[in-house]
Amino acid sequence: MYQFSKIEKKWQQYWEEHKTFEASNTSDKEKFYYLVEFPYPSGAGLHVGHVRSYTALDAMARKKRMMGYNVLYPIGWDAFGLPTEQYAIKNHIHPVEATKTNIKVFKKQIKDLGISFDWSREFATTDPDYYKWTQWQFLQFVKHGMAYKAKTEINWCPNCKIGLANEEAEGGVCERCGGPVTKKEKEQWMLKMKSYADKLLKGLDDTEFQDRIKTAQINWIGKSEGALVNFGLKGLEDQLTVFTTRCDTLYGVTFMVISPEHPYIEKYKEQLNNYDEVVNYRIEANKKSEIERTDMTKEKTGVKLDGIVAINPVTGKEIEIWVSDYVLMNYGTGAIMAVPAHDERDYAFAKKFNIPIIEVIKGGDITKEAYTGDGEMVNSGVLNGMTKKSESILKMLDYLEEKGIGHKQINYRLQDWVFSRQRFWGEPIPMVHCETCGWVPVKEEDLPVTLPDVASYEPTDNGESPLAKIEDWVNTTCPKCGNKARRETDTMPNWAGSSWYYLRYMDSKNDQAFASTESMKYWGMVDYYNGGMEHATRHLLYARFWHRFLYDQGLVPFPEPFKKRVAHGMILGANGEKMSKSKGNVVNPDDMVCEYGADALRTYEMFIGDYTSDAAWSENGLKGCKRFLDRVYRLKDHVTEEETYTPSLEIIINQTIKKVDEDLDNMKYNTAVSALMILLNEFEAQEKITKKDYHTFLQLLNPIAPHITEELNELCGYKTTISDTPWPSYDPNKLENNTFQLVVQVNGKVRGKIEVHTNTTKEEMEKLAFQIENVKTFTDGKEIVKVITIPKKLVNIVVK
RNA sequence: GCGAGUGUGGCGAAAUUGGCAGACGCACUAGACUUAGGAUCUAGCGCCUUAUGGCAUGGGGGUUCAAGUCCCUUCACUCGCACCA
Repeated sequence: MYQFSKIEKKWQQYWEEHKTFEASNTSDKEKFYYLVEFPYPSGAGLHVGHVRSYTALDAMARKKRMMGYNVLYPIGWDAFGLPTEQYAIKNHIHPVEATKTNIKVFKKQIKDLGISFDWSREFATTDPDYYKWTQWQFLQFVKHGMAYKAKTEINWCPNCKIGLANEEAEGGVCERCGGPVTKKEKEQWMLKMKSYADKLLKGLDDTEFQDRIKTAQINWIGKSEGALVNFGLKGLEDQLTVFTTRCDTLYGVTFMVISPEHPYIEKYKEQLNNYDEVVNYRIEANKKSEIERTDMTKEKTGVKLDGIVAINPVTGKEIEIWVSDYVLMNYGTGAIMAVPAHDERDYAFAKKFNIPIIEVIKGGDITKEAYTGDGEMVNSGVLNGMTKKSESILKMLDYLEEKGIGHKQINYRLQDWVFSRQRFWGEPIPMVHCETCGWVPVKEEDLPVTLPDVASYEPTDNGESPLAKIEDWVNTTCPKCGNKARRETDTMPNWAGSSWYYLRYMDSKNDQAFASTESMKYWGMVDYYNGGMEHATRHLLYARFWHRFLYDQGLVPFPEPFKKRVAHGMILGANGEKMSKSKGNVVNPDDMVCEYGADALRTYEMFIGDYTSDAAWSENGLKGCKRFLDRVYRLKDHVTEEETYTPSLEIIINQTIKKVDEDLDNMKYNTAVSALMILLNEFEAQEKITKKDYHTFLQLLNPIAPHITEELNELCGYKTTISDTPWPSYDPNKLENNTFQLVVQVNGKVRGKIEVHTNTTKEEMEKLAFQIENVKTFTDGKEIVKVITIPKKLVNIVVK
């Protein structure tokens, strides 16, 4: 047993005093930028999951520094957010205070772990010095026509009369009162993210994200190639345009469906004989929760438009138009052409409402189900006889363009970014509304627009932000004409501050710009960005979009922010379930540090299993790692003063250097720890080991367990700390013993093993193999069919 | 439904990419040292068998001298998206 708490404090203090981990912006060393998602400083304190990812990148960062790199490994706080606001409302504490307290706790917890963060660059998104630049960047979006106001729906609790964040409306139920959540229309700021869909898609080529993350992004962007087709409306000048990926089935269109929110319902109110019925249907659809509306198992519903009829542009036949909530207003054109014979949803709808079904592709049985595969085209005019979907689509596209009925179109699932939140604890949106000038941006020199310092931030009862009630703050003058005006009272979403924080770390004290061009040029892309899988789409896409926009304005010198993105697995409770207070399976890292020490906790979390997979907590496993460190400590009494490797240990030491070196680079921490355990076992089998043996071991273990290794290094009399020594290198000529174990198989089964010299020839190996007694018993009297010999490995004798 | 992934001892997991399955650790068993031990050390530990040996990587089939690894098929679970036209 060693006094880990004293030792750990000592070294943490040493690093702080010596500024060991502060990165320089003017180094001529090669740079490397490691980034972990900055935490939200909640009242719950640090999670053991944080320990896992922070330690993982810490180990890489410490190693890279020893390898001579100038490493940036920063930390900060993503501190705006709902929980703090709710806590503040409940306890009448200003969120600024609550945030300060929480950060203090987090900071201490992280420092206790000995993570090599560069604390000199620390900031919080809630610092006015920081959000000044978030606001400034928002103004750039406004300036370049990338921000606009539009009516969109928010989650609304009719009972509490407040707007709800998605997190407060999970499962379509209000978190406060438990009542059903509905939708309410509200004017909100939007960022034109959709216009960046293609850039975001192509930009992925410049990154090295894990495949599962790339795929998630590609799916989220949801590029789909198809066609816009115009359907005439009988007796009207107008047309109804649809988006389809299957224009080859156009001859099979027997009806059309528009979304309940489609503008034509209002536009052709006069023509509709059943307008009231249609509007009622829309109201009912809006009442439904998200869950209900998107439940695929539910039966299709809909109302036929009475009075408006469409014309199939290729057949000239009249077809019905229906309204149904299975068509979404925010995708495509909000209207579809329905081909019941070859689309499952249209089929279900046609069956329910007895609409004709026309087969245009052979291969299925349209009395039973929609057929979506390839087949011979029938009833399809110009396409008849064709058999391949892809070819008929191309032919139809030509035909449509020729006739002027439609054209090729690419569609994205990605939507514009709803940028307003009806919340107090967020960055104020720096816009002012003036009766005469409309929406006017706050002048850049007047930033930041700070949050008012008041003690009450109860939500309003009409869906507006609590800021709307603070008259002193809301009332201002128009930056353009000087007349009376009102501030925007909505705030930015949490995603805003986290969209560019990695740039701020490069130059966090700059008060002239969000970061200097020189510093951004020096640090460049984040080399390694670690975060949870839950952020693989939204946060990662928002940040990429934000960054790409800044790049397009010449404000940052490189187009993609992150080179590599890796996602850690979750640490689950001992029962294999997600840790939660209600399940009572939460492990507090403080308790573990207190009982076993930071080094043991760090080692255990690295050893727990594959870094990218989830792993269940086991305190016994942690104890095992503590034992490992205790043994490392006790080994110091068996160390001689010799400055060379013990000859018999040279091979295994070189092997271990190689293994740990490669494993740390590839985030295979569990096998790196295991390799060190194997080496320790080998050391313990010796009477004595040399100082050099021990020192190399300590260096290899240092990135994972930095405190104990520095302490032992010092106890051994070394004047230089491990963090200041170069990372050990291995001798490639000393990775192999001069003997190996020859495995002898008969018909693929192991029948004998012998230790032989590595320069044994193939012939000698075979000769030796046949001499083994047990091999003889399996080969005697049998016909030798063939012998397979793999040099330095095995001999397999095939007999009959 | 679509997409991604996982499946190996009692448990967490390894396996140089087709070459000894289960490294390393936990738990467990026996022993040693102890007044004592939740300390430490030694030995054992996939299943069946007294052993030579046989059987084992979710199930079934295939390729191969040789398969956890490659191919086909099937089952189970996890995650993401989800009426996206």
